[in-house]
Amino acid sequence: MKTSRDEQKLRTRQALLDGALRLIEQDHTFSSLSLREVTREAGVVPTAFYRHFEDMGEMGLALVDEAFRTLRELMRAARSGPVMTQDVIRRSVNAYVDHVLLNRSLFLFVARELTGGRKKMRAAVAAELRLFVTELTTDLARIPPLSAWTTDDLQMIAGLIVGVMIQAAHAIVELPPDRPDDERALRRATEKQLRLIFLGARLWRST
Amino acid sequence: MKTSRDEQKLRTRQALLDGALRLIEQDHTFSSLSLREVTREAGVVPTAFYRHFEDMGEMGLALVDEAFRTLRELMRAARSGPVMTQDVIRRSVNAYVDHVLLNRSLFLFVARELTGGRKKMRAAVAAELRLFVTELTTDLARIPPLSAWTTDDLQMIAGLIVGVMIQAAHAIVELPPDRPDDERALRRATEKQLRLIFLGARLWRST
DNA sequence: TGTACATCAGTGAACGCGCGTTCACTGATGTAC
DNA sequence: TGTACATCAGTGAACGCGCGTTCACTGATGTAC
Repeated sequence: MKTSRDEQKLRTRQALLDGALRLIEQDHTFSSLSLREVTREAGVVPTAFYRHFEDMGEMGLALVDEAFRTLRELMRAARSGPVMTQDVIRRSVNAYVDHVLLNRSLFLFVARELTGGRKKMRAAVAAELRLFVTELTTDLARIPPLSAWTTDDLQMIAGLIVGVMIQAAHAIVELPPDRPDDERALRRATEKQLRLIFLGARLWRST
Repeated sequence: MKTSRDEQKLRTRQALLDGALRLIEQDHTFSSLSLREVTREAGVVPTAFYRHFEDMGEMGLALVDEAFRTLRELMRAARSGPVMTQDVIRRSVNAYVDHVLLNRSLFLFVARELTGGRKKMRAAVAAELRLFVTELTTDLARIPPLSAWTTDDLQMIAGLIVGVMIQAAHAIVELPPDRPDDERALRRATEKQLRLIFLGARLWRST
């Protein structure tokens, strides 16, 4: 067969990525992870690493890809779903919080690398986020009361919304486990913040 | 005299802190800094470090203290200044951006440790920020239209404002040097985001 | 004021350790005929 | 289908390096009398 060896290779690659994420969940920063720690966690010999990545930097970029791929899937699903209803903000916040909780270690990784990584990693995460703001700007331009705004102002509000999402993601991954009240409070507060932003948008006069 | 030796000790201590900040400005994360790098940069022998800090963790906490001390001074000055005028948001944003630029390395440090540091460091930064949100909540409660709000809602809006400030600080320290246009755009966007939040607050019905 | 002693900030040698990377290797999987 | 050869994912030994920390030290500053 053609795939058996390739499949095995992919499985080892994923074991390395998963090993790194498992270590990140144990209060390690990706940047402070050693190649040897990762291979140890993945159950392979240190030199096997080089069959999959040139160095830890390249592995980090692979993790950035993986993280934003899952996030884009969520957004695509949201966009193709039913049109805006009255509860759109509450539903979106809940879907987002669920998603972050489900992919906790990936968001831990992204949250830390956005500010704490090396220049290359920060740049990769920042680029993905900028793409995200751009997409959101386009989406917002389709909402009737906002369609008359300048691009500048649309980007301003998109940045504000993404900021709330990042802040929420950070709070979610730092949530202590088994504190459902804290989680509920966080969902409510995030929902309120977004509602307040859209209220402000109603009074805004774009110039 | 009583102070000469003590003064020298304080000077060395400050040299260590300054050395660490200088390294942080050269794209190092504090958490990835080695004790030997810091002492080398400060011009002392590695073992001299122990005369001032138990370990790098304790030094990190000292830097957190220093960062928030300067920020509290700024806020105290703002509070004791003239009462709210029409341009209060623009003035506050400008004062804040100036302050962050003036203390660039300290804010670089805080921005990175907030998410990227070890548990103890993140906790220290988070505690300072929570204190900050509390103070801001009190300040906001004094503004007539907001004084009727629930504490919960006041905290929600305070959190939103602090979020914008953190996001702005992150953007400021990442600004490439000698790009006055980018800096001006950032000031304007931050000002607009805050204005939009206060517009939203006008329509908000606290329940 | 002068002397004898105490303090302690900073030194320099030494240690054991985990690191990233190199290299030649092995043996199972895949390919050509 | 069977055989002979090629590929290459993962191995294991070895290396030189910077690390945090220990220890006994030095000599200038500070204190007691």
